[in-house]
Amino acid sequence: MRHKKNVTFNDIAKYTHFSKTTISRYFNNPDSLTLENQEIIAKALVDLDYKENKVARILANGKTEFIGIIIPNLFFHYYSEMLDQILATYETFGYKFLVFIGNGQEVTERNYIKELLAYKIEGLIILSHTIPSRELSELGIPIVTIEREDRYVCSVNTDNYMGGYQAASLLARHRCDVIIHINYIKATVHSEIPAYGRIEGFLDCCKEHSIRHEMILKEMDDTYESTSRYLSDVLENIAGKYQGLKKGLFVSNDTHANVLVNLLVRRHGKLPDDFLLVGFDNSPISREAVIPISTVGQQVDKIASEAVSLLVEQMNERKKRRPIPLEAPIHKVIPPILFRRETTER
Amino acid sequence: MRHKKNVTFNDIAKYTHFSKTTISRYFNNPDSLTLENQEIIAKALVDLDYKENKVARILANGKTEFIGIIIPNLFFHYYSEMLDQILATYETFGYKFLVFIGNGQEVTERNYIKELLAYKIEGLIILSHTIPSRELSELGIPIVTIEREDRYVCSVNTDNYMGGYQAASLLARHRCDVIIHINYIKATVHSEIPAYGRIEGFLDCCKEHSIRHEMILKEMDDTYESTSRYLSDVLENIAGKYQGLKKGLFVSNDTHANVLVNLLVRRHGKLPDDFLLVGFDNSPISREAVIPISTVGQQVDKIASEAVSLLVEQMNERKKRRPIPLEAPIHKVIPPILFRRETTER
DNA sequence: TTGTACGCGTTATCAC
DNA sequence: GTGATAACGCGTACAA
Repeated sequence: MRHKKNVTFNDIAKYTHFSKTTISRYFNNPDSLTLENQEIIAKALVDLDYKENKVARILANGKTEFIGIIIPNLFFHYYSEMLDQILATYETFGYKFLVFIGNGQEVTERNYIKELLAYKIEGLIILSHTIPSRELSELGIPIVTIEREDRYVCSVNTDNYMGGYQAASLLARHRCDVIIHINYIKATVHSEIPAYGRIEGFLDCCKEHSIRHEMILKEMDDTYESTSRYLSDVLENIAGKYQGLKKGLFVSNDTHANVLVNLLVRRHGKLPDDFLLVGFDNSPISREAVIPISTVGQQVDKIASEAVSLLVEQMNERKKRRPIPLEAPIHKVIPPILFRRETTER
Repeated sequence: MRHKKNVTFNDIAKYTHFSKTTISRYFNNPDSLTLENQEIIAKALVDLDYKENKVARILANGKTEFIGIIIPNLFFHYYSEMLDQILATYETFGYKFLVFIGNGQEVTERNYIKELLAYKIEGLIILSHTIPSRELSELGIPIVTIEREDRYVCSVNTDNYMGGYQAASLLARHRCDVIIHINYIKATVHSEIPAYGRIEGFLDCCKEHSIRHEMILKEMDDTYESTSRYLSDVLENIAGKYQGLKKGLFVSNDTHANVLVNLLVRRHGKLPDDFLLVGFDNSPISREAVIPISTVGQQVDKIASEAVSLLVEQMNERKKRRPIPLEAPIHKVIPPILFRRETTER
């Protein structure tokens, strides 16, 4: 970068006998040049093999076109699909993305934010749960969160309540005698988190239709093996407790739903008729399971594009001469989609 | 950014009665200041709430600490896990990542590269298959590719040959009468692509040990449903053709292997004893399948860290006063790991 | 329509 | 150990 000095506006200016300003205008406001001169410059760019330098441009006009992202991981399909969809908005808005994987520790995630701010990102999308929204709101840049605590910042979330309600209602329509919601609750999960709505929706549906139901809430650790063992016990209990009854299970994610399907199929060679299942997320496993699993799907593409456009609106507002800041954070809610597959439709 | 003018070295300089130069030194070479003065400046930073501006720093010294990534998608778990591991190297090397999802079209991917170059990335990691390595090599920046055609650039790949060999050999050790490799070949796939090694490894193992074998190669389109239908036919054929024989199937990816397992389990209530299966990738589905699937796993974490450190080496070399460019591209190969699960061990 | 002069916030090169 | 000054490459009043 020091040795091979790049071609600059100055070089082009000399080559074409224009001024730097005119070259700059060629890029930012070409119509202000005569067609003739546009062509002269265009030719010079080719001749000199000019490559634009957006860093210099940033320093001059303050617009990085950077958006920062902090996302917990990419192992969960939900997150990687979301990131995929967010990055795809480059085609629409032209913003570039600086991505960090949050590790759940406040100190390091705060550092990521500091680094992002040092690079003058114009906006920030947060999926990580670590930093409280209160603190995020004080960063002084537009922020949108997705599926996390969002009291003080803008957000886009799935309508989890509707999801829970739909799941319960589907199981009820299939005349289950009892419907059971299996959810994992981490210590940090409480009503502030959008996913909590699934529980409320489930419960409300049960109550409104007077359906016999049970909630099985337990904090699970993250290893697949221990989860499997736990769910095996749960299944044993349910089978014993509700013998002879038609049981509808609403499981808070597809991976766990799949574990249950596998346990049942391995024991009975097929999915027993007295077990219905609904998962959550419409992740690939729900479709690829030995018995394809009914599930409540999040509209990840919509959530992603809503999130970015919500952010872009705020970023544009800030560029105006007299920006009007939001009075209160905007919270967008995207309805889920129910996928009916074999675990309920037989 | 225009309104709220940020605190700069100039402000700090005035506040502390030092020069800009000294402030700069405080950040880049603090030992050259007296401890006393360091503290004075440190205090000023807090008092003025200084936030560093790396954009200005880039313009001045040319070091962006940006690495560009172009990756085909994040729907395949392999890619999202790889991206996760690559991004995680921030902790080790401090490089920031600008990520683009390649859409398979040369024009747009070329545009992504142009954009990345405009932001003065110091290196580029390519997982997308679109742009020929020849063209990449002419970009004038360090490049590392992962699992793609790599003749003219550095790369890190799994030892696909070993993977194919191991899979065949595992099936052979289990005394299969015939082993069958099911692979999907896109029009573009040929011996230039690392994954082709799986086929060679499989074939060599079969030949060396005189094992009866068959290759089923077919270009498949990407929808899960059509793939399932195709694999169902394949299974039918195999079952008929090799009736009474112990059949070992080596499937080129876990998703397809899982389809086969599901078909077999749904038909027979369990995995028949005359069918053994090995998949590829050690993706979650292989562990979460109704019958956990033996598979050849890629060491994604190692590939990712090797890729970044290979890149970092080249980037560091370029920063020297007299950089010695590589004579020939370096190709690193990471051995796979065989996971034995129920589809072979019963 | 085009040009001049300066600013953006930092680092590098000399001096002292 | 510290300071003055010139880059770095582009944008933008303001002037012509």
